[in-house]
Amino acid sequence: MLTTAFSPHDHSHCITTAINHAQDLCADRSVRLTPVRQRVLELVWHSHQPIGAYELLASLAKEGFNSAPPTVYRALEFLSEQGLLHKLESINAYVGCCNPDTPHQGHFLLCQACNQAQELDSQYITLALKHSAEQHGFEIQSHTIEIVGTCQGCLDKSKAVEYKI
Amino acid sequence: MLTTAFSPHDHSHCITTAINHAQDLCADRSVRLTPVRQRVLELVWHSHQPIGAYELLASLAKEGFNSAPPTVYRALEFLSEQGLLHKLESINAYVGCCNPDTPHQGHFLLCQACNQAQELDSQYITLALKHSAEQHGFEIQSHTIEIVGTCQGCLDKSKAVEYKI
DNA sequence: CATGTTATGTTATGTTATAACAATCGTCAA
DNA sequence: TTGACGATTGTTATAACATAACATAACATG
Repeated sequence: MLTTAFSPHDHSHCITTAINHAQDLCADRSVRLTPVRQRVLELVWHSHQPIGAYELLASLAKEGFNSAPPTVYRALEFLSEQGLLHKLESINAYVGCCNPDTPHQGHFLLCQACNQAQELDSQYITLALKHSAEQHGFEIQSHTIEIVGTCQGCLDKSKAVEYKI
Repeated sequence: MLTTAFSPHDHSHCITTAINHAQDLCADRSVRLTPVRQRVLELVWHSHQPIGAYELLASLAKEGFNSAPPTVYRALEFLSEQGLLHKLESINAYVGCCNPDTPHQGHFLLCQACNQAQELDSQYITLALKHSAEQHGFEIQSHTIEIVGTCQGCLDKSKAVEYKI
């Protein structure tokens, strides 16, 4: 079994790492990780679940940031362009990306029980997509791969309940 | 090369077939393909591109149907439950399903040039998803697989233009 | 320090989708 | 054949998600 977002872990460490990483990466690329942008990234990482734009906006408002929609959408756009987060199209929510150095679009496992998301970057899936596209003479530019279901931890919990009955 | 939505074809034939099929299928299942529901399905099929709920609503309004959003969303929900259409999450639009008999969620190729969609049901992709999910002890319930790019026909056209320069 | 560029503020609106409750239609048994 | 029930549709309102357009401010750099 691999380590995933679904497994228990020290999430504050994830956040710190992600933010430091983002700072370095933005410095390298000479783009500005401004206060709003950094704060949005922190909030996205701080949430254990994919988070929506308006929820982010509410948090920003509480903290004294400007709270009109364009503020958060601009930050999300910037972070997305820099590969620092991904949008989950099927639920209109955003998650931090663990591997922003190499541009990519991930494949996601979404648990409907705990509402957490795990990013994958499966070569099997990538190859299968390529293969299917080639069969149709189709040239791939981007993709949305979101798998909804139940994660290991939630399956274990529901089994535990079952046995106690 | 396979035959696809992208290839030229007699689309009115597609529509007729799809509607007849839907009528039979609803009769078999003892569910009601009411006038609005059938009209929405026809409109979805009539469009050569995935179509949005509010565009459907505008067409219904012109034809004297009730034109409040719940009308079209209810019809879409019904048709979706019966497997007669699919929603494309990444563009909030709907397409008819060619194979509504066996419940499934398709894999889609979306051409950004001609805005057409082609449904696939690739065993490669299905197996790759299963494999990745298993690696994480994840139980799949549903998925969203949408591949954006350029279809064969549009690639050919752009190449033709290139050569003429 | 002026000037262009990038980022943010602000107002308004567009787009997609659902909640909640009332009215109507279809069906089928008494 | 009617009345009772569930399914469907009508209606009003609003929630949830996202962008247009233009004004202002911050910044970097020649």
